[in-house]
Amino acid sequence: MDDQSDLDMLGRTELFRGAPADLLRDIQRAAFRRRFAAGETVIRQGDPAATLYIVIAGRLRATQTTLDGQQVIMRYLGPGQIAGYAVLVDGETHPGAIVAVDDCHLIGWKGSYIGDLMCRHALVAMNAVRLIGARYLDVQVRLRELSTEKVERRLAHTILRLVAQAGRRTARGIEIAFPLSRQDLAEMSGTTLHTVSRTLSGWEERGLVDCGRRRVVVANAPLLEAIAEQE
Amino acid sequence: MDDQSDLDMLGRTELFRGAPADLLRDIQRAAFRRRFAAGETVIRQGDPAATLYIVIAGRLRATQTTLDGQQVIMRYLGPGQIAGYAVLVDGETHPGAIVAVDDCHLIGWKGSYIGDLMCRHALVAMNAVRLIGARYLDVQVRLRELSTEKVERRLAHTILRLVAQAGRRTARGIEIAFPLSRQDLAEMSGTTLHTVSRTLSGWEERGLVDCGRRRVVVANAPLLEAIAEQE
DNA sequence: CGGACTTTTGAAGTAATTCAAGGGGAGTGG
DNA sequence: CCACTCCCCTTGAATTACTTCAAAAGTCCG
Repeated sequence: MDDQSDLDMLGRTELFRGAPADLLRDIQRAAFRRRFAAGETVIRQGDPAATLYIVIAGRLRATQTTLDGQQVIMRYLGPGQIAGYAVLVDGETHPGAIVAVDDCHLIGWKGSYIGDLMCRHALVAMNAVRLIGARYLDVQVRLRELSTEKVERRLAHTILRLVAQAGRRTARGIEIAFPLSRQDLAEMSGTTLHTVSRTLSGWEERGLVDCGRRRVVVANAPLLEAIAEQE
Repeated sequence: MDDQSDLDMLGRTELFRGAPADLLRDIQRAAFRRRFAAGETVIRQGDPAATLYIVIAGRLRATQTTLDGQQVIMRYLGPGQIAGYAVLVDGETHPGAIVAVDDCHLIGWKGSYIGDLMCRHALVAMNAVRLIGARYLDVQVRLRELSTEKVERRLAHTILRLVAQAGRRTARGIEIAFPLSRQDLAEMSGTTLHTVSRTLSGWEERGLVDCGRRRVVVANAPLLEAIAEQE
C-alpha cells in the first residue's frame, strides 16, 4: 500500500495507462479509497453520475434492472477496470447498478476531477475512448450472439468469456475465480436458471465442466469452444 | 455546397460540435467527398480501419454478419453521424459492414488525420467519448430488451426508436423516412421476417400502423408505446 | 409483361419457458 | 456438534412462443 506501488498500479489501469509519473502523482492525490464487502452496492441504478471508481482488488458486477424487476448482467469488473463510466461520457445518471461480488478494494474520484483531467490531458480522453470502444464492441458481440444463437451456444460463449477474463488454473481445469450462480449465468446469456442448470448437467456428464454451488470449472476448454463455434 | 455552409454543417456533427472556426476550416481542408448509390457498400466487415466518414445526406446501415451468414443490424446512421468508429478507438479492422440504404453523400478523412486531431484537441476526443458512450448505452438497452422481452414488445421498441431518429410527419401518421423491409426489422429485433410480418399484420388490423413494401408508418404512436411498455 | 424481390399466411415442429416439487450445502445458533 | 434454515440447484412435466417449412400472392421496375 505504499505510494510507489500505488503509482505503478494506476499506471497500468485502462484509464491512466501511459500517463507520465507526475500526472499519476496528481491523480493519486485526488483519489480516495473505499472498501466494500461481498454483496454491498457500490452504485445504484439511476444515481447521479458523480463518482468514478477503479477496482484495485476484488470483483464487481454491473447490472441493469427493468421496471418489472428482471435483471441483466452487463459485465463483471476486475482489477484495473473502471466502474461508473457514465462519468466519462458525462451522463446525468448511472444507467445500471454496481455490486461487489467479492470483498473489494476500490479507489475513486469526484466526477468533476475526471472531467477536468480529460479536458487537460488528451491521453486520458483517448484512453477513455478506447475503453468505452472496447465495451461497445463487447456488447455488440453479445447482441449478435443473443440474436442468432441458441441457448447452449450462447452459454458456452458466456463461460469462455468469463474464463478469458477471470480464469485460474487448478487441478481440475480452469476455474472462474469468483462466485457465480446459475441465475447469474442465465442473466448473462439471456435465458433462465433452469435451462442453465440442465445444460451444465449435460456438459458435466460429458466431462466438459465441473460445477458446484456458485462455482464453475472448465475441464475441457477445446470442446467447449467447439460448442461455441457450433461444429 | 459553398464553404461556409459546409463549415456550419461540420460544426453541428456529433464529432466536431463546439470546435472553433479555424479548426473546422483545417478539418474541412483535410476532408474528401464521396457519393454512394443506394445498396453500395461503404465499408466491408473486416476491412482495415483506415477511413472515417461523416454522413452529410442519406442513410447508412451498419451490420455484422456471422460466419454462417446471419446478419444483425447494429444501427442506422443519418446526417451528422459518423461511420467507421473503429478509427476512433484505434481498432485494427472494422467490426461490421456499412451499406448505403439511400443515395448518400459522405465526407471522409484518413484515420491517421483523425487520430492526430484527437491527440491535439481534447474537445474532439471528448466528443468521441460521448458519441461512443451514447452508442454503448443504446446497444445495452437493446441487449436488455432482447434478454427480457417477447418479440412483439421488442418490435415495438425497435420501431419507436426508428421513429425517434428518422420519423417524418405525414397525413397517415409518422413515417420512417427510409426504405425498411420486414427482414430489416427482423434483423434489428432478433426474430424472423415471418414473425415481423404477422405482428405488423396484427397491428395493421388494429389501426396501429400502416405498412407497405419496405415502408412503415406509425398511425397510433401512443398505443404502440403502450405495447412497448407492456401495459 | 416478365422476372425478381418482398410480403403474407397456413401448418408443423421445437427449443426453451413456466410450473411444480424436492434435494442438498453452507453457515448459524442453540 | 447437531439441527435448523436459507439459498442454490436439479429434474420432470406441461405449455407456449416462436421458428421452420411451404406455397402463393403482391408489387415494383425495366
